[in-house]
Amino acid sequence: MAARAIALVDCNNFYVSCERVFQPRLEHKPVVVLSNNDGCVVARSSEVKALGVKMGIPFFQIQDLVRQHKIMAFSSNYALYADMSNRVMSILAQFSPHQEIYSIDECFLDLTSFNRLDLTAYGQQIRRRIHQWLGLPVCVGIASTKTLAKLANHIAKKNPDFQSVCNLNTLSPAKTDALFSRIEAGEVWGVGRRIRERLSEMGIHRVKDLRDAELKAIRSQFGVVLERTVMELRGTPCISLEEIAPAKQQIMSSRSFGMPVFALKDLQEAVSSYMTRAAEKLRRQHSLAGAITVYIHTNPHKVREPQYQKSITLPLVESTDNTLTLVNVALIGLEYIYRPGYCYQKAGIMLLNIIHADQKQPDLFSTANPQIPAKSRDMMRCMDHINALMGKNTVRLASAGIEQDWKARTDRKSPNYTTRWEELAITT
DNA sequence: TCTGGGGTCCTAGGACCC
DNA sequence: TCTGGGGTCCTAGGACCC
Repeated sequence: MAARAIALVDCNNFYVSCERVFQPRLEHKPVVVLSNNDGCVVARSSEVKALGVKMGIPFFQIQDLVRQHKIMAFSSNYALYADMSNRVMSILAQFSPHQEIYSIDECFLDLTSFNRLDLTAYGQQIRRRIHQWLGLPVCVGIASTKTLAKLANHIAKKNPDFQSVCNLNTLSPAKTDALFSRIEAGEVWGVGRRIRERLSEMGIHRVKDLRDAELKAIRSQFGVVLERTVMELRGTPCISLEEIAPAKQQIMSSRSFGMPVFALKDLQEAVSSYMTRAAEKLRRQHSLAGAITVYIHTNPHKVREPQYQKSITLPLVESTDNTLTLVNVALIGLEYIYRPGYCYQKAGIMLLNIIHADQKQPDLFSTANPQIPAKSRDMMRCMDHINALMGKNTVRLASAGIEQDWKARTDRKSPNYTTRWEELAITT
């Protein structure tokens, strides 16, 4: 019987590595990439990790380290990362017909049908090709379940002697046990901070402890999810490969502001432009939304300032994907929850009750001209087309504003090397 | 004094992930 | 001065039904 073989390919320090591809001077230097608004550290080079900088730490809290070690910091360049990610994924698709794109920098491949090959060598081939064609470093973990493949990838990253590829299927039980007794249970996919703490109280500290734990106790203490994780650690597949991404059940769009916002007008612009983005995503997956949520809040970290947070959910008479309708409803909701006098830090919207466009229930009592929906559908299609062709926001609603003073800061963003002609990388 | 049993649906909240 | 954004799944509890 052919053993199941699942590979997890994960790019190392993905955002940092993308920056380095186009700025080789960043190689071997401490580099971080920041979250929206340059708020938190979301990607760290190995040099920065070695300095003890934690994932997600507010950037202003590490200013001393930044100066001391000349850490170079970049705003997130999502256009660049998304484009590089697409390239990675299409290269990986050449290595297996069964691919699950798990996140922007991670991908599962089912290699079971290649089992007659030396899969460790195959993993090396994958790694070399991504590096040669794109300049990005990746690690490969191979095992019989997705949870074990994630763990194998972790092992490949942490142990240089594996040379970036770890195939658990070929290791002896003794070797596996030795590795699993060194790794913290919290490293396992599905074990977060809370569960790690509770496991620790039960005397379960390492991956090996978790794998060998009493299944019934895990089920009763933590539920079916962690039980599945333990099964997967034992090599019993419980989580299947999702080759086709299911349509999103909810779509959110929100941003913190780059400056203090007091006026309703600024909030209206922000909500309008967030809703525009969300509606584009909605149409891309051929869905309709049946309800929306709008929320606004002040900065919860500024405890001395008056705080206000409010959200409202509004059902729609008819499910829709029309930007104009969605924006109008969102603005009604916003006006309802807005209170003057507060310093707002963030606004956001959500699309809910999402259904496929084929499942639409028309409004029984609608008296509207049946021609109108068809016309506005054409208009949306036209808008999407122009914006895809000519660049984002070429055509947009006036309610999203022109100046957009509230927009997030991105002072440290690198050029869009791969997606704008004017910003193409030039070598001299 | 004594107060059924079983089922569905919805929502809120908690946990996790990258 | 400065603290991200976008998702999923599961469970418990309440409302409601017969």
